[in-house]
Amino acid sequence: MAREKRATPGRKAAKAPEERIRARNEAAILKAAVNLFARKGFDGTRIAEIAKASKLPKANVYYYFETKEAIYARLIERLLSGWDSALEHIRADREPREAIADYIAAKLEYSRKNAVESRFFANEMLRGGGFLSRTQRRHIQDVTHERVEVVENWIREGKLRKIDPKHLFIMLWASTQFYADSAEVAAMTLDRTSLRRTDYDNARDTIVDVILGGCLPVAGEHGPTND
Amino acid sequence: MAREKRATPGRKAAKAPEERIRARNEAAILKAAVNLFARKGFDGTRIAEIAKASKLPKANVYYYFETKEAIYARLIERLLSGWDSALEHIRADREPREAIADYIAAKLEYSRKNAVESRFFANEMLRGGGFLSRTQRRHIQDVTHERVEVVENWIREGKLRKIDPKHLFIMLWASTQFYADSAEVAAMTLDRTSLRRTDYDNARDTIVDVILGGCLPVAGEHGPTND
DNA sequence: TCAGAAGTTGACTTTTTGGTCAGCTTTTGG
DNA sequence: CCAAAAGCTGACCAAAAAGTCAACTTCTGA
Repeated sequence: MAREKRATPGRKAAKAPEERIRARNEAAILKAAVNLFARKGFDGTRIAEIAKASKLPKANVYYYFETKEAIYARLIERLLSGWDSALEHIRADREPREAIADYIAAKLEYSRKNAVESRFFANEMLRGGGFLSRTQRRHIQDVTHERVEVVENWIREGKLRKIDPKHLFIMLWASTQFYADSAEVAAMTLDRTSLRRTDYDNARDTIVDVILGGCLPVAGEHGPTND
Repeated sequence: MAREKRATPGRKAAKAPEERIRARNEAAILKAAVNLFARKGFDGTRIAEIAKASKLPKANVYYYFETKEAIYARLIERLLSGWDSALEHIRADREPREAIADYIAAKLEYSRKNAVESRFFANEMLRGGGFLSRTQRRHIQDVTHERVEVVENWIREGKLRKIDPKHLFIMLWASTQFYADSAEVAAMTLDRTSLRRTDYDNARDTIVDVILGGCLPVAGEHGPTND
């Protein structure tokens, strides 16, 4: 899709980098692949399927990628570079209430817009995460630790109740990813055939409500003032 | 394994139903299969692998099961019969505090003891749940609805804050299943190579703490008195 | 004891899959 | 304009997978 005409009709027609054939076809292959990997996992996905889904002959897929592993590895790499983006909200200079609420909203929005990538990652986890390199594992750990410390600080400052930050993060990941990874169960629960925007909004409100209610100190107010 | 001698050396040697050859071999096949399906999904699992893992010749696997689908379907069926067991804790005649705490503990214990089954189910969800029959979907919906009503009643009675029960259940499922389905991420987060019992205990305490803190009314106390 | 039922299995066929390749067409830079 | 580089692909192959089967052994009830 989005086959645009050359923007510069001049003599040289310098094309944008993304318009180059290689970039375009690799993108098509990766897009098709992430969909299939997300559904069927690494072992269950056939190269021929990827070829068909990306509307390229199988041999052409091999022209761009050495092996199936190479495709998978590229996707893992791409995914991990965005792993921490939502976590940016958890910053020491912010108020936990807003920071956590923003994090939940961002993660849920990611689940909504990038359900495929989320499922792809979930599938890799089900496989045992064997495709993650030592470096990539460390990356996840480092980024997590960094934010765990922020939460620990909030607790020390009395801005949060004394709660194990690591398990709290797990709760947040799990609750937000569920709407992508197990969208069918979520939809069944909500009596839908598929999730709608309002479902995500309600999910966000509920998660924020419960998490903040369970984390913020028991002083005066405990949540948003709207009923 | 577990090749036992006949218990009754008498003339008739009436054997227990489970000792019958068919039962034993089917069990071996299903056990091997659920492990493989959990890791590699339906499409990624080879019959030969199942045969090897169950220490039977491939032809013997085909003797007991028509197709791979048949094995998978049997496992789905078996799994769903235990789907609601943890939900039994959510009963109208109980106090929400204990009921929810018990539910979380039970679900987490299931994740710990039956991680394989949990992953198998997660894999089926990633596939889109296409293997679930209409009846099975309805079963999930019905059971859920039943318990949603209990929670709604608690809310009406003022025993719980006004929170969307469906999304609450999703939070509970997600948070507890994560420790089975994404055990590797959980372990990474907790700086472990694999999860230990104490990790599950801490998970339970944290989840119970946060969920109850976020759900119970804001009156006097808000959680367990132990610090 | 013994005939039929149940269980076992190596070897086989067919189908699918990952991967290759030679020769073709298109694009590109000068 | 043109040669080289990049891109394309039908046809092919070897390996692996699914699935079959006939001959065999073991079990069971009468």
